[in-house]
Amino acid sequence: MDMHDLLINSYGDIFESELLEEIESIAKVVQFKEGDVLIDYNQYIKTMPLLLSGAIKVMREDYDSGELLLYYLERGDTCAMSMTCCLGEKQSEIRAIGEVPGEILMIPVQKMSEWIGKYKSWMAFVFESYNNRFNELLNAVDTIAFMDMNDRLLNYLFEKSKIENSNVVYKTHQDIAKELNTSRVVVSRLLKALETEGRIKLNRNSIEILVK
Amino acid sequence: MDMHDLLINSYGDIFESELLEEIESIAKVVQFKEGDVLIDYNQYIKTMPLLLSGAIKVMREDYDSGELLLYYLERGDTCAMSMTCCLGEKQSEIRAIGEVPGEILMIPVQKMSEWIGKYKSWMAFVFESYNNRFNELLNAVDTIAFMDMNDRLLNYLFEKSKIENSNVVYKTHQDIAKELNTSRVVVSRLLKALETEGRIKLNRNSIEILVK
DNA sequence: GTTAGAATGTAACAGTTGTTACACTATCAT
DNA sequence: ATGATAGTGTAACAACTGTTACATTCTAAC
Repeated sequence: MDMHDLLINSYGDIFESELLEEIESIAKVVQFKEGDVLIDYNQYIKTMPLLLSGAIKVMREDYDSGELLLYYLERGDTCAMSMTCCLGEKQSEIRAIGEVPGEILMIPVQKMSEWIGKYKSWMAFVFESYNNRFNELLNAVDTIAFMDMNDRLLNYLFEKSKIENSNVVYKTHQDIAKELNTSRVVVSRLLKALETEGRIKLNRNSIEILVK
Repeated sequence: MDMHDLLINSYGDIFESELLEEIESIAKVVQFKEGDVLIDYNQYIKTMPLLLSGAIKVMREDYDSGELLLYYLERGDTCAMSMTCCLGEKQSEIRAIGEVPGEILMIPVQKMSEWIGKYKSWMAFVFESYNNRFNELLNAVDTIAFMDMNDRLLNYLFEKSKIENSNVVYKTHQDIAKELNTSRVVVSRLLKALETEGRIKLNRNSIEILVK
């Protein structure tokens, strides 16, 4: 699929045609792979990314060691931190890493703010995005504050399954432990119990979800 | 202090004078006490509050029972949820409760969005607010994800001390337990240990912070 | 003063999560 | 085939948090 089709596909319904044309003439398409670090802590960001395909995971890091998955970005999403950084002169508080390979559109800072005054649909999109990210952060809070590790693990598997669009999750126990900020042994223990209950099937490097 | 002075005090530096005049002619001042529920879950919000004085705590509730303090709003702050609700037709995901008595300016929805196109300073304020709330939520995530209960408790005491501008925190163990989503016994136990270490002094209905 | 209720102190125990240690298996490069 | 490495299984234990139960103290209302 070329850029035009991807753009129409993800943003055709929400942006007016002049804006779509302007985006197409200005934005650069960047491909990313799994594991690519798209934004890192303390980084200044000069372009705003619009996700065309694939998925990006947004992580938060502790001051010394821990790390935690906050949420995934998917087609049609953008990163709240980028908007913030573009509008102010702020450093990123999060890390964004490719999870499912895909493509992003990079919008230069000046355009980002210029369009807010120029296109109603762009302004609405920016606010809508802030709102969505805010609510996703609230969800992350709910998860870590109110769920035990078993439910967080299940929740993780379901979320990951959703963005992969598959019942098989290709992750090692160690990977999962890192994203949930726990230890590998704990993950293995809980997964094994879930397998015994018949809810999942464990394989080397992958987990199949049997019952949702 | 009358409304004019309060307004100049908190927002005089960031808003242009025409906007300040317009706010003064349109906004209503509302006094709130400790415990007043200013915004509740699932509520539709039709006015945007600007905090002139006092402090407001923002809480998140679990589907069944738990509750958790996310952050405090202080002078010059506004509520991200209100902005969201005003711009879209969304319901509140949080509860806002008066913590330190004070006053808020209520801005009608229409003005809120009208001003975004009309005043650069207002737009900047709205984005800045979104950004601040987002970062405060990230802080809340850090706290619950990476700190143990003892550090969360200390952190709570310091934050509360800050908004009260006093080393004495007037809260019962039960109050604190509720805001940290834990149990009273746990709070009492940890507080007693902190007292033994000489970091705080316990009294009925209040806690004095000795060492920060 | 008596009494009811709220706030606090504390013990004992249960459940969850984190840590250490080690065994075993699969995979890959040589 | 051999060895190295990564991934997984599991036990034993430690640490932290949550629960139940009950005693004590303080305060306000009568």
